[in-house]
Amino acid sequence: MTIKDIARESGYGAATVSRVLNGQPNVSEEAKNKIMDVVRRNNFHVNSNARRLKQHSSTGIAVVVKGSKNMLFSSILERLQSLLAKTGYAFLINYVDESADEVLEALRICGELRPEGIIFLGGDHENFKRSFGGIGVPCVLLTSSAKELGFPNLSSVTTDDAFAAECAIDHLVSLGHRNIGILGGYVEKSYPAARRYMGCVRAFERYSIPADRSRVVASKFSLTDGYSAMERLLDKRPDITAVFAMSDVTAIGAIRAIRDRGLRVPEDISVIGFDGIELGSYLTPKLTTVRQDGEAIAARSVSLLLDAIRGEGGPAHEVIPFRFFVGESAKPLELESPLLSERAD
Amino acid sequence: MTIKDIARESGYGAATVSRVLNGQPNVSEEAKNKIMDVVRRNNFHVNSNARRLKQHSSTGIAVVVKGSKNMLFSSILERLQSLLAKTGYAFLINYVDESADEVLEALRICGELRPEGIIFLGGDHENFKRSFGGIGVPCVLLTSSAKELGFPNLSSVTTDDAFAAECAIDHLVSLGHRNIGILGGYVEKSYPAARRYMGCVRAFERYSIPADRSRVVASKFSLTDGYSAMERLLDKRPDITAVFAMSDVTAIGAIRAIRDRGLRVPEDISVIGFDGIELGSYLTPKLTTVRQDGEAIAARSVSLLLDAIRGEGGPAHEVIPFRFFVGESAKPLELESPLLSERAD
DNA sequence: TTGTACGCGTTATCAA
DNA sequence: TTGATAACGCGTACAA
Repeated sequence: MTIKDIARESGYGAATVSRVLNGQPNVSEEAKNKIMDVVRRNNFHVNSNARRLKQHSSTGIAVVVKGSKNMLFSSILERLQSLLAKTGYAFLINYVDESADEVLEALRICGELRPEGIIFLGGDHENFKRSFGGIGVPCVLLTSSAKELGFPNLSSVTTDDAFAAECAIDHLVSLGHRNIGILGGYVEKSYPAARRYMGCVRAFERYSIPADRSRVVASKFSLTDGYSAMERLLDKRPDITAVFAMSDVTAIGAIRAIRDRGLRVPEDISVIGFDGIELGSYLTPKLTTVRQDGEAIAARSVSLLLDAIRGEGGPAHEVIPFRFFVGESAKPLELESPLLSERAD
Repeated sequence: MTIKDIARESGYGAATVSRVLNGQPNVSEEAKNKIMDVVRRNNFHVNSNARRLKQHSSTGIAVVVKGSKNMLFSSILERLQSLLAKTGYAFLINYVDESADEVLEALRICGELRPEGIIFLGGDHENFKRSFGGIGVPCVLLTSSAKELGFPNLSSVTTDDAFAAECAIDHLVSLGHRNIGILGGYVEKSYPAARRYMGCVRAFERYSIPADRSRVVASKFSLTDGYSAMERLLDKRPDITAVFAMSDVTAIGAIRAIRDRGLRVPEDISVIGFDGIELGSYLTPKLTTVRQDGEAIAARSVSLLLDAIRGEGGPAHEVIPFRFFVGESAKPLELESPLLSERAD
């Protein structure tokens, strides 16, 4: 069943049928009625492959998600979906491994599926520098600023990672901690990890705490990687009294590792996370964390992308405010803790 | 950039390029190498719209996810994605609200995008009965058996929900509990919820425990709904000593509610979940739960769907084995607990 | 082993 | 207001 069949059966030409189906002007009411009648009778739908082939695009927006274990990404993804559903765009999700090249993947998607725009959920600046030039459609990068990259078709929406991390360290220091471990992403590769680390260093400098790389362990953002990163940290620096984890899932993995060593959170080690996933406040202790505003990030991203697709406005780089959430997983350092003296033996 | 460009640049004809790109025989090694060289240099990808137009196939495989808060779904989804990525199918995810009609949504998707097959992650039998007849492509329903529905193009992959729930109750009873609450899905609407409830009733009957609806509270599968369901349960039946939650996220929400009432898990109230999400064993106490084998469910679903798309074999209804995971969130009932007598006052 | 040429179903252009 | 026709990029008989 094609447009030609409809044409024959309705007594009109294929072009007129096409015009009717696309709601174009210059069609008589009579033609419209007759044709729609035949269309409905045959339960006909246009072949979207042919349509897209002709129109050099699809009606879809592709989303490339880097690292699928990150619960913040899940919630942003869900929000994006519901926002885009209203616009009538199809929604093509592609997960890539945290160590994969998301821009090459996007290039493949562009070649194959011809989306009208792409949203990157996480991304590595190196990959963008290397290959983003080959992408022609409007894109938005989330959780990592693309300002310095300077591509005309790449916007970004981020949290102020450096400042947020600084707040986290401030909080720990204000509780009396100076021996602070950092569980992070890969600073050399991940922009947000680098920014968050920079914020930590800035805070350390203000308090004259040596920014000692032996207290930093890099890991992917997942429960299991958080767990093993914390194990390594405890091996390297058993003297730490507090940990800043660069994602909530990392923090949750870390808390399990701390407990499996027979230590308590927050009595022996305070933990601060980053992201502010819903789950955090269901845990005991409630996770102290930096709350990124996932809803606003999703909303602004969609707005920027749709504007760009419509050709309105150039690339923009927005920073969404965060909030520091004080839970129960970080508490004042007790200098005379019996456990501390034990461990000093 | 089309195969004609590649043909010109490599000195071969378009047909040969096409043959190389599709791994067909009757191409010289030399041609293969030269052509692939040009392809890689130009980062060329075939236009899937044109390919599919020609091959009379369509856009890919659609996935309709019912209720996005369910972490088991997230992990199955991720697994599906990576399995389907290898097959070269595009992957179209659509989330619908837990109260929406997923079959109507699928009908819309069929008309617009012409997927070759659909995977339903969760689904309501009523909706299938009402409208599934309009769907022509092969489908697989996950986590809910479609056997009784009897559609020729609808397979299903499930866990034995009734038996699994029975095991959970068995475990609680073996720990001495008889006053057991149930936090469930909507038994009238959700097939798995109904099956799990049936398993509970069956176990109750074996132990001559009255299957009392006052100890059952229905809720969606999410943290916040688990929380409020548990609150209602505690209001209605403050005498319960154990709870079986029909999903892990529900259980996690419930645990928070229990603690916010000043009670302890598992000392005052034992909790068993359902699903076996990775997170469960990172919590304290580790969640006792029924582990559904998400990986196997995803793998079998893809296999059944691809077979059906190839026209091999009729609808199948598979049951994937589960495992009961004994964590720390359910413990033996202490009859002489001081708290119990307190509450008996 | 390779190339030419046609058709897949649609939309856009132009002429009627 | 309509219809004939030429693309869109690919796969594949068929011919070479």
